[in-house]
Amino acid sequence: MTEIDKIDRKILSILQGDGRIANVELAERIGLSPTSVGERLKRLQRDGFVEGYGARLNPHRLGLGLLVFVEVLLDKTTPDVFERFAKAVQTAPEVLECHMVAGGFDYLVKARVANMTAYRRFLGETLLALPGVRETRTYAVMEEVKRDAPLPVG
Amino acid sequence: MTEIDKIDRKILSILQGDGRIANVELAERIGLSPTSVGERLKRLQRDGFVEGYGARLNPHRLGLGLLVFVEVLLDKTTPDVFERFAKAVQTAPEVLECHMVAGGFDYLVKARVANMTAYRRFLGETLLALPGVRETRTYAVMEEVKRDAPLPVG
DNA sequence: AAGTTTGCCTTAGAAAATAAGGATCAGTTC
DNA sequence: GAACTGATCCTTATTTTCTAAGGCAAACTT
Repeated sequence: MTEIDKIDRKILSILQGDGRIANVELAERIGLSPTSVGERLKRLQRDGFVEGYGARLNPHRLGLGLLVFVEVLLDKTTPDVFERFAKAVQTAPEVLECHMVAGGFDYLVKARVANMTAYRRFLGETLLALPGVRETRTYAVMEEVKRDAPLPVG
Repeated sequence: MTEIDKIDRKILSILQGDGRIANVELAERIGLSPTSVGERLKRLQRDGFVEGYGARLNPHRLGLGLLVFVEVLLDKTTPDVFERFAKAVQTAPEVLECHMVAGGFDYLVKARVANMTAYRRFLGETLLALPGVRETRTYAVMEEVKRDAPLPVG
């Protein structure tokens, strides 16, 4: 149930680039009948290779012009700081990603806001307001060289 | 052509969460006819709010178990290091994102690889092989607290 | 060797997308 | 104020797509 062959990979690859492609056209590109491709896709979804589908929106068009990365250091005196921080991060809509990392700091946060003013508010009212946050280092993105590339499945 | 109302935002929000939702069902949720919603969506795509659609794949299921962030410092002696680095990064399938940042380093790279062995190879053969790379700092992700959250459109 | 599973196919009925045409309303022009 | 224009929405009809059913062949099991 966890095996995956070349055809499956091709399906995933195409679907990653165009999640709304018609099954008929997908089947043509693959070289199988629509039914077969549909069955394969169903299996890929059932087995967790495909977690869902989503529209790719343009953040700048939506007024989210500023992308920032924030390194966060926690005050590890209380035992549940990590859980509380992780939980709070989930509810903040500005936070697109948050990862616990090994290295010089604890969390790396990726967030999108309208501009520096909005970031200033986000930093003060959301990030620094969290209990246990000892230090943050902000890196504002000047140029997005590569954005959300597809996973290498092929 | 760049205005966007509450209904548009709702469409985008739903579509970001489920890019494959049938237009009929989307229309029901919105409270309009399928045709109207279709016309709105077409406009949103034409005006660049929607850049495309994609399947969300599970990286772990695909054998990409290790997520890393790499801070890269460039040797700014030659004038075209930035362009050359940016170009090289585009062709590396392991690199999912790459951003030029303001702050203590030059680029922040997000990459997915199978494991530490694969990362070691990627670092040596791809990143450090690039001309002009002076220093790198690697941060391996231990826990993905929040992953690819939708943009706050609502 | 018979049975089972797997993967593929074709076909037909159900569902959805799309295109055409028309009604209504707000804002604009004469 | 009347007519025009454009935007937004609707219904309807045609085309396309999806989905479910059933069958065939190859591979793997017992």
